[in-house]
Amino acid sequence: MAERRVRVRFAPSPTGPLHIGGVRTALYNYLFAKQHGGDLIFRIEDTDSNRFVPGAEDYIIESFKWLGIKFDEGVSFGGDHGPYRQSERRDIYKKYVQQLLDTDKAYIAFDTPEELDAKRAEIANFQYDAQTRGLMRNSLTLAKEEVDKLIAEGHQYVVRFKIEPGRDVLVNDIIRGEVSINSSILDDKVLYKSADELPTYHLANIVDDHLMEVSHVIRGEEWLPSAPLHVLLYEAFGWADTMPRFAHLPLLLKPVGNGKLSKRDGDKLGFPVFPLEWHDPKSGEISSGYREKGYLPEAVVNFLALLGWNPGTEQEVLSMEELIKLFDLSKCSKAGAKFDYVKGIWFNHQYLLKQEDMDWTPAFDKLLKENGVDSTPEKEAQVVSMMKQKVVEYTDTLSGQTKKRNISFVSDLWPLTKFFFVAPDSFDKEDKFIKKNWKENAAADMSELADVLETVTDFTVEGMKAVVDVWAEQNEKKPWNPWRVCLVGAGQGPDMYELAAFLGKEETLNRMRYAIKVLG
RNA sequence: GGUCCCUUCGUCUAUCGGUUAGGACGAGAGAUUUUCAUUCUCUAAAGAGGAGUUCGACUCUCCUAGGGACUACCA
Repeated sequence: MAERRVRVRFAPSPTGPLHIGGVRTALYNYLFAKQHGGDLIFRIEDTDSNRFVPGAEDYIIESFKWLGIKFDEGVSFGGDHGPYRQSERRDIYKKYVQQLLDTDKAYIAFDTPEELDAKRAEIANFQYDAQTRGLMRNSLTLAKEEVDKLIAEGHQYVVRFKIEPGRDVLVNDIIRGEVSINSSILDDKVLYKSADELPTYHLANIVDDHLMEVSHVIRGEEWLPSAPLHVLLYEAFGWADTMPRFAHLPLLLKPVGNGKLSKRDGDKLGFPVFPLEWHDPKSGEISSGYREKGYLPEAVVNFLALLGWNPGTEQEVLSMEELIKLFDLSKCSKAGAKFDYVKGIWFNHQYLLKQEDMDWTPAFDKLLKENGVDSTPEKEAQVVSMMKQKVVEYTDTLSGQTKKRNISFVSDLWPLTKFFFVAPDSFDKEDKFIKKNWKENAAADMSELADVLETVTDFTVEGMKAVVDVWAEQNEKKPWNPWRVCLVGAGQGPDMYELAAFLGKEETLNRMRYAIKVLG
């Protein structure tokens, strides 16, 4: 077959926020398209009018914008294969449904949902197919006049695909190889419903993919069972020679327990399952998002890309450009991948450390505001004014000495840095560090050190060093850990001289005297 | 129940008949460090089970077991 332009699509249903599994599917489509210099299409599959959720479409678009996954055409992106919203393609589908009807590949069925339920209750494992369609009310069993009459009288009907039984249908899948299913186990799927004049997924999908010249269908494994139906549909339309190639991706599974990853697991286990925070318009329920949790889009992309695929090398930190270069559908794994969100945190850590020039000030500023308020209004005012003075300076300090810490999120900074802004006001005597370093003579030593510091006029690292190091050596003191107890209240923080210089003479001495008083 | 897909360390995975079965996350230990952390080093950890095919199987075939998906006038 001649080389076709690569055209792939991501076609979500706007029934809610975009699931992280959907994000990965879209990502793989994007990587594949870009690698081949092809197009990525964004199509909205809103053929179920009952499940429409306002805001979902915008949410999905914004998610991809954040993630850096760019579409070439589709809803909100333009293009000359539109419209890209299925609800706006009614007339197109009608035409093709009629074609199937005219060629005897489909038929009209009048059975109501209630009648179908009754049949299902009556016959075990009932399926609307070659075996049973003769028992039902459809254009195959009813006289033509009767059918016309029912339609004229306004009875609702559906169009069903007439599947010929006893045929092995082959699906050639890039990831799974050849999959064979016998057509006898397929049912006569509903292709179109007169009630809302809209097709169902299967029909709309095939018609759109054909008309939009889609070359590869890359989607989740949940579609594999219906792939034979789709193959049959291409054949029925006479489009078999331009049928897209299929690739069914393995599913994302729950990190613990069994089953595929679902909305619920996320917030239960403490990780988001959505790219962006989602406010459900009906229930008002809020689901957390990667963006709001402090993940960097690059990290999310990298993490997701490696869940079900890897380049076969030992490199794991990969930029979008590298992913595009290396991605290979045939190297995708076949088995579902447990969603190991702990590794996602590690990826964020990696990217956070890589952001040499990233301006952390806004995020950190927000963090301080969130955490700055805890006790009295006086203290609050003090902290706020201190933050204002220090925040810029602190950011510099940050890149110099604190950045290479075990930080996976900007929000991790707070517990690691609060002592820059807030003096310890209580000391946990059971704390391992305090217990070990605040011995009987600590108060006396600190008091002595405070006196020494009092004499320092040049309160800089060098200025203090010149005086304190001499004092420590002459008196055989090792004041650093007790000093740390005074200034930090825990076993953390930068070099003591740097910390003291940052805090300034007054604050340093205040904290020391306070600790001496409280700890004794 | 039926149909299809899948099965290597706890997790993500490499290996496309011949390897001491490799890497990463996580875990543990050690070194470095005035603290915490960083960094570095090291350790434990796997081919579901059973039959074949083959000189040789993690890799191919079959069976069993387990997991997953689908089974709507939803996508």
